[in-house]
Amino acid sequence: MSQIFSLSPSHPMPLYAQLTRAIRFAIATGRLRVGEQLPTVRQLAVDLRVNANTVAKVYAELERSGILETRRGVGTFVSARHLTPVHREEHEKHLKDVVDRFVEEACAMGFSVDDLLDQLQSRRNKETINV
Amino acid sequence: MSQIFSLSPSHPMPLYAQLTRAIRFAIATGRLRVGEQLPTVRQLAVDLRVNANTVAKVYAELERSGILETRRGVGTFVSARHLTPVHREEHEKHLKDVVDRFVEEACAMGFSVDDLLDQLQSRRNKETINV
DNA sequence: ATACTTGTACTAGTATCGTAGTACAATCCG
DNA sequence: CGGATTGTACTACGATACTAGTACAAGTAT
Repeated sequence: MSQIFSLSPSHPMPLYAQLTRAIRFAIATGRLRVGEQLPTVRQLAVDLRVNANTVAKVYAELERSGILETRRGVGTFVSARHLTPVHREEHEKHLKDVVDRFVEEACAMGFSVDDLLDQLQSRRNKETINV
Repeated sequence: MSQIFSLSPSHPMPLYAQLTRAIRFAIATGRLRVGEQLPTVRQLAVDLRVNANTVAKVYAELERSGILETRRGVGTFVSARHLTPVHREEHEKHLKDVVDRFVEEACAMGFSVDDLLDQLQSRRNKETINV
């Protein structure tokens, strides 16, 4: 029940962002499965020692992103939408955007796309991400 | 003399960040060469319609990064340090850091390193960055 | 030496962001 | 219907970030 996620208030990354990432990651790695219910806004808020609104904002944002579904009086659940083709398409677009920003930033630092590729390649061998 | 850089005050990216990126990029692409003098703090400030302090902060930061050198009463110049082995090493480390953040972010979105590689590969063919 | 040009330090104001507090609305369950 | 549980809307406070203003210090050149 407890210890689902963990936040670091001292970390420069804002709480809502930490939580968002944690939830996304939990879903991506299968620790939260489709249809599964997340803790209630208030419950998670006390667990994380955070205001309920902060949790609510995260849930709302993730619902807009289509990976959560919330029903008043019932709770918040992992949606199945993130497996549908349309969502896959959006997801691909997000990937493009992220890569865009990444490439731009790296080029501004004087790195070429090849440099990035090299770095990623060497990383690919070490960390095997299990999805 | 003028039209060296251009900033967008309306853009969400803060002015100092835009300028930093622009200078780094100009150096990386060779539009600013080693030893070349940059506009004075005040001159660039009026050109960009920005406070002199904003420019000064950028110059100072870039000096800490070792890619600029400033001499009081004289001006600010492109340093040669960014070609030395030690700086190359730091630069490599920065690349690692950037890639780290990138991979982390992407994984939190449920992408694998391979997805990133694919995207980058397809990009590599389109944009040829000339260094 | 003195005037001028350069970068720098300190301060302050403004906007934005992140979080919390409080009150409200929808749904469920008895 | 009525109480309990859920998510939501609105407001406000605190902190941080960004930029500007002003005064200062270090160097150059005449």
